[in-house]
Amino acid sequence: MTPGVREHMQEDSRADILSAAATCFMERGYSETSIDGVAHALGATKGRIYHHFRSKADLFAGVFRAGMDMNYAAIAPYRALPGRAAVRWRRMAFAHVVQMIDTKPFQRTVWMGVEMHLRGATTPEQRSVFAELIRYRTDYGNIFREVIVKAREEGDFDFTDVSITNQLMFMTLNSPIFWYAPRVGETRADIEILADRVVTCAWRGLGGKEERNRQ
Amino acid sequence: MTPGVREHMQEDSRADILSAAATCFMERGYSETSIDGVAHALGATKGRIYHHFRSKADLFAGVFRAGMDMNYAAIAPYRALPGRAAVRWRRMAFAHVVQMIDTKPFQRTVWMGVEMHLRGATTPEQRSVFAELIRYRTDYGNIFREVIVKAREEGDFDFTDVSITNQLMFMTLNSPIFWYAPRVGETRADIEILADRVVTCAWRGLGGKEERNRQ
DNA sequence: GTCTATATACTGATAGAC
DNA sequence: GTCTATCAGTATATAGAC
Repeated sequence: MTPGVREHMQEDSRADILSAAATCFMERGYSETSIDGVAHALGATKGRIYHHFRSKADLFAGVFRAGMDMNYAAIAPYRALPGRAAVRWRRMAFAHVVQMIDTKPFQRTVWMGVEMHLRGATTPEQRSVFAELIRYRTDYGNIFREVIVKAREEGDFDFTDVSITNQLMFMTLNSPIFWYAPRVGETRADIEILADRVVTCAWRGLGGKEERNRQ
Repeated sequence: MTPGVREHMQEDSRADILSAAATCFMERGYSETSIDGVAHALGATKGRIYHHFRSKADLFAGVFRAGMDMNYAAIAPYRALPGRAAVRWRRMAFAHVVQMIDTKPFQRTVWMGVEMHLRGATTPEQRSVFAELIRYRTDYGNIFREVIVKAREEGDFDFTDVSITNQLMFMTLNSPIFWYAPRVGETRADIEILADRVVTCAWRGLGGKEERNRQ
C-alpha cells in the first residue's frame, strides 16, 4: 500500500467521523451530543474519535470548518462571473441555498457555532480557534455583501442599510436549514424550484426588480 | 396582608425567576443552563426555583409560554383592524418585530423550544406539555398566515406557496433576536426605524408594492 | 488505529432543616 | 418559602491493552 493510499484512507476515516458528528450535532445540539453517541452512530467506540480529534470542541470545529469549505466551493464557479452584479448575485445565492439543503447537518452545526460564539460559550484556550472560524464565515458573508453593494450601484438593487440588509438576506437564504425536509419522491428539479422561491424572496427583499425584468 | 397582595407577591417571585431563566437560556442555551446558574443569577439557591417549578423542563416551558403570551398581547390591538389586510399586516408585523427586540431573552427561548421540539429532544412525559406550547405558537403563526392570504386576495401581496412564504416572512421578522444588540444612546425612535426596515424587507418578500403606494 | 476500563467532574432532583 | 446537604446518573477525557 502506497503512502498516498494510506493517507487517503485516513482522510476517509476522518470524513466519516465528521459526517456522523454533523448529523448528531444537528439532531441533538452540541451539549446533548456525547462522544459516545457519535461513536455509536459510526458503529465504533470513542477511542476512534479521540484518535482523530483532541476534544469534543475540536470535533465540533472540524465540522464547522468542513461546512464552510463546502460553502466556498459551492459559490466559487460564480464569484468571477462577468456582467451585472445582480445576475452574479442570483447565481451565487441559488448555489448557496441548494448547498444549505444538500449539506444541512453541516450547516446547522455552523449555525450553532455562530450562536455559541455570540454567547461566548467557549473556553479561553479554544477561543482563538473559534475566532478564526468565525472570521472564515464573516469573510464568506462579505463576498455577498460586496456583490449586493455593487448591484445597488448599478441600479439593480435598492436598500438603505447594508449591514442589516445583508443580515436579513442571509436569514432568508439560510432558512432552509430550519424547515427543509426531503419529501418522498422528491426530484432534483423539485429542490431547485424550492431554492428558486427562496432566492426570489431574498431578491425582492433587496429591492430587486420583478423577475420579468431580470436580464 | 390581603390574599390578593400575597398572590401578587408570589406571582412576582415567579416572574423574577422566569426573567432570570430567560436570560440564562439565551446566554448559555438549554443544556448549558444549570438550575444552580439561574438561582445564582437571582441571588438565591435552587430551593427557591424548585418550589415554583417541578423541573428544569417545566421552568423552560414557563419561559416559552410567557414569551408567546407577550407576542399575542403585542399584536392584539391590530388583529381586528378594519380595512385592507396588507395594512393590518404591517401594523401586526411592526408590533411583532418591536416585541422581538424588547423581549429578546424570552423570544430566543421560544426559538430554542421549537428547535428542541423539531429534534424530538423531549422526554415522553413532557411531550404533551411541549406539544401544546408548539400548538400555541403555530396558532400565532396562522394568524399572520390568514392575513397574508387575505392581502393576496385583495391584490396587495403576490406570492406562490403560502407555507414557504409564511416561513420566510417569520424568518425575517424574527431575525432581530439573533443580531439585535442595543447601542449606547439608542432611543425608542431608533428602534422603530430599525423595526421598520425589517418590516419593509419582509413586505417586499411578500410581493408588496413599494412604499409610496402604501396609503 | 481502535477498544476497554476508569478517573474525575458536573448537575438534576430530593429530603428535611429553619 | 427558601436554604443546606446529598444522591444518582451521565459524560469528557485518559491510560493502556491488543
